[in-house]
Amino acid sequence: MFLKMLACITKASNHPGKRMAVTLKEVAERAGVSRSAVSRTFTEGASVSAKTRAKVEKAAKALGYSPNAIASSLTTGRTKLIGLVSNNFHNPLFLEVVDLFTRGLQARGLRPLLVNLSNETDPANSVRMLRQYSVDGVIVASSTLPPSFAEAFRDAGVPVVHSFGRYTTSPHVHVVGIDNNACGRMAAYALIARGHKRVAFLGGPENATSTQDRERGFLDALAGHPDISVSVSYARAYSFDAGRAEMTRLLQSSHAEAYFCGDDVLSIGALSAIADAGLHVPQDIGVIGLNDMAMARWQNINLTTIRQPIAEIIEASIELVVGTIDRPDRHPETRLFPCRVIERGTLRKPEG
Amino acid sequence: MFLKMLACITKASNHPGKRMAVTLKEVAERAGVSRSAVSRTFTEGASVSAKTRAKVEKAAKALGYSPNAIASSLTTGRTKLIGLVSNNFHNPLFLEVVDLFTRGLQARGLRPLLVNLSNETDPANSVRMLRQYSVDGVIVASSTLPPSFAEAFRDAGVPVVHSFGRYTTSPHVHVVGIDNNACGRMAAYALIARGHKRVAFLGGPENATSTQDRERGFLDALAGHPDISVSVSYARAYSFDAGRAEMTRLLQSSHAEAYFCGDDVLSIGALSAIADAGLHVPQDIGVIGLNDMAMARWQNINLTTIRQPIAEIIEASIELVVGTIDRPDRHPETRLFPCRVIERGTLRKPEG
DNA sequence: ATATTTTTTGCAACCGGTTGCAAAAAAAAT
DNA sequence: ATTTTTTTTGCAACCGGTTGCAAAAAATAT
Repeated sequence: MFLKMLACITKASNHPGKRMAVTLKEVAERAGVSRSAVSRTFTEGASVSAKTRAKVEKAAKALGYSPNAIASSLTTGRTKLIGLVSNNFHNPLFLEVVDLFTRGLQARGLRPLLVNLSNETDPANSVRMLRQYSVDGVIVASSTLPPSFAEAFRDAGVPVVHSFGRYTTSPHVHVVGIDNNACGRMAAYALIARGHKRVAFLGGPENATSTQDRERGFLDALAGHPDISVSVSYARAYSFDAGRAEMTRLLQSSHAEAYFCGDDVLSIGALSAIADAGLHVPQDIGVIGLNDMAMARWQNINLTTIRQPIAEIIEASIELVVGTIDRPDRHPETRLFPCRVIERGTLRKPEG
Repeated sequence: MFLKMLACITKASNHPGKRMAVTLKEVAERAGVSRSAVSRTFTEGASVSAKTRAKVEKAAKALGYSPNAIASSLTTGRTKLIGLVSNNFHNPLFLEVVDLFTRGLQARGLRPLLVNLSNETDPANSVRMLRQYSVDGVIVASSTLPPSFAEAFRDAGVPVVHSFGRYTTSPHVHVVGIDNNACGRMAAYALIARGHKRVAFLGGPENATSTQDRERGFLDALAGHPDISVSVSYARAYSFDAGRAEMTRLLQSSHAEAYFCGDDVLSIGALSAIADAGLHVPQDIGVIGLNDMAMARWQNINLTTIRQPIAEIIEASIELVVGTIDRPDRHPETRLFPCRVIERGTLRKPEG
């Protein structure tokens, strides 16, 4: 009895090393049943008697069998693969995003197939590639790509959601994110509340939708305050270096009292320029960022910023993409999550 | 003529939206050739006459066909999928790692299937999952997991390389990374050269192989210097908070003159604790990190650190994994890349 | 022109699974 | 014990491709 168990274990642990890929057929033969029976044993909710299931499971265990997801996808039409497409691989926030996406997808039995766009903005290659792999759905995670990028997937018949994307009134694809416009306004109000009279927007790249929208909102909110002067400039990327470079440039002429920066990493670059110029934050210059990435609360940074609820955004994105897989004709939806100012040390206290 | 073109375009652009997945068969029928002919047209180096190739390509274009990689993998035995497994999703360095891996793999026509281990240390689930997807190979990117983790893949017959893994004299899997031991010694020499007499290692988690090895090297190098006192402590993770917490604790008693921190992010946490204690770097305390992640050279951090050449490590890892896919019996190799000290502002100049 | 060699082509089997269907077995009803 | 109903089972076709093989076609040699 003990010997038998031992033999069994030995055999089992030998097998995988030697022989690649145990197949359904081998299990069927060993268990003395049809291939269908084996298939059914491993298919949720299929009809198998307890007796055959036992035989099959025993044989499968002995052989170290686990069903080939690729092969089964051929008939079921589901690969459980989700394309995760982004061009954001240099922003620390994106690491948090990847972490949450992978965990969220895994929790639902889905696998992320990662696509790094680098600087590519044409969706054609990604679409072709992800269709070749028959992904069940695609998540485009980018605050810079235009809606047309995600739409290319929809046009190819692939369920898609654009996370961190631009809100449009008549969306053609699901969009989950924040109202960048509203965030711009929120930043403006924050600066107004602090009595700043010369404020500025230090944006990301001018062609990033998020920068465009945040600027719009910022300016709109300030339009009703003619006593406040506003200026606008752009960093060449959402990056530390770009933020630092732009702020360094700004400090050479007469600068504003407070800056709304396009995002956190830009803010941190700006802060470093400010420190190097011998100015103090928030006394001499105020800075408010956007994102609230993990690093923003590091004590040596301590950035006042607008929090974007990325965990919720990502949850909703996943939910929406799986929803669309189940019902491909589902109407495109826009889900925007509210943001809020996180008070830290780079903006002085509101007046009064 | 123009009308014909137009009609053609319209048809083509209509198709993808409506109908999922154009198949080989449909192309074959439209082109009036056998399915084999179509298959061969899309297979590198297969025998097709110019005439049929033209017919097939025309039909394929019209239908918007592109071959199904999943289906073909069934017969070719190659999915071109590479599992990228890690537990490192909170270290900013890892974003750079993911960026380089995805780009490197994509450049070779391979697709990264990302697996986030979170805190899981048992390889069983990852192995099963990645085998179900028939990945061609696996890259385990972790400086904390033991060799046995990657070995589980090899035991399952999956080509694997452990990037950033521990060096062993008789490796059972490919290991690419750095000599952590040597790095520990390098750090020690750097501190010795600066004339520090009380030095310390502020490690990462005690069970991380990288921390164990760096400590070993550090202590070994200092063993020959009885005039220098050494102490050792551990942060509970490779994270800002952990580094800060541990340094805060250390500063409560009499602290060392210079610290070799387990990695950069730990160093940054430590630096923030030092700053908050009103001490100055490098005058009052010196810090040297390890990794040289992008952030280390930010001017507001300006960390003296030991550079780990991650681009080379990743290139080599990819090369090794594809090499093993081609020759599965390839002997396990260890490739260690040299590191070097990057002088910045957190360690005073060497003496003399 | 015919014979020989080379290239191209389609047939059919296969990769590793799933699934509709009808027959067989088991369970429930009579 | 027989009939009816329900469950389980295997057959065979299929998913979307690839590939060995032999026949057909084209190219080259005689």
